[in-house]
Amino acid sequence: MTTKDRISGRSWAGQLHAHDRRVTRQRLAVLAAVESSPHATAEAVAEAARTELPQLTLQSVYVVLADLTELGMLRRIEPPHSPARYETRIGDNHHHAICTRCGRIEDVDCAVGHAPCLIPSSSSMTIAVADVLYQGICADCAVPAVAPVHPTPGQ
Amino acid sequence: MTTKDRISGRSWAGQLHAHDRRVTRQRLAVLAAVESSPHATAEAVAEAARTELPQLTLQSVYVVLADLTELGMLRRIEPPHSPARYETRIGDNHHHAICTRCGRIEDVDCAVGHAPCLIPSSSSMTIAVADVLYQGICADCAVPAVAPVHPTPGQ
DNA sequence: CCGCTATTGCGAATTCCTCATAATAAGTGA
DNA sequence: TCACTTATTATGAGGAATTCGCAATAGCGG
Repeated sequence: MTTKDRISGRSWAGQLHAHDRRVTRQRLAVLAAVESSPHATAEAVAEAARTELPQLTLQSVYVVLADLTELGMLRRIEPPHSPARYETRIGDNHHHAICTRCGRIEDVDCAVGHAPCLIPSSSSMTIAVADVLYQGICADCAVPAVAPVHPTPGQ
Repeated sequence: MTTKDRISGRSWAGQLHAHDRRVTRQRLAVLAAVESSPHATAEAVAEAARTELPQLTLQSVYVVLADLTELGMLRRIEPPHSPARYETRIGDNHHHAICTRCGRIEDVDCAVGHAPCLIPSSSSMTIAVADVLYQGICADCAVPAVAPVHPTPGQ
């Protein structure tokens, strides 16, 4: 019996087992890094994970992130003009708001609460998921009332 | 004098003027190419535009697309695992459905009809636009019950 | 028509991500 | 526990999409 009795760690190990994946230190470090810093880029995840596992390479992080995303243990967000970001919140059906000025990403709970939260009327597709991306100005960026470089008429 | 005399062409010249942009053949060719093939990638746009302007380079297309997108004359879509795509439909507030199997993109009219069509409840941001990305299986890909990897429409 | 300067063409560079292969380590049974 | 088998990681190269810097070109007002 090791010291890995932490609840979240056990849960992840169980999920990895359920997907026939080995429970490696790298995967756990990546999962912990993504959970501790939501919406982190692959590079940020690697940096965070290296506090536990200093020799972890960026390429390995990419491999692990891609694999875990495909398994459904992670969710991948691709904001415009930004590298992909990852998060562990996958059970609920929440969306994201990105500040077009500073690039910050916030979670936004879905009004409906289950996926897909919106059903398009005119489509020949069978919809599986509906991702909503809100774009706006966050509270911090809205404060300085001086010199908005790009006037964005709200409306 | 092919499509350039049409209302939309004239309108584009006017829009360019309104934004203090010169009305160049390249910009008109790019706009025409994007309109004639919606959801086209930058490379596809360049290819289409080269039927009118053979020496147009891909890099120039990128510059023009980025500029026109910033002006608001074009809309840029960034599907996961796919290069960016562009479209001229910007007046209405419509969304997109992408087939996760073949990658095809369809337009989906917004149920509400005006932007932003959804207001998040828990956010400190001032929302300007809400983009919805539906992911699912399109009609063509859903038909073949076997061999899901490569669609075999030959029959 | 002339000239100013925005725009394009061109080549290279950058960023983000993936592939190929060898080394490593996790899980398994004796 | 030990060796074995095979998934997983490290490493470096490679690739696709996009941007940058600078010189040549061409809109457009005078």
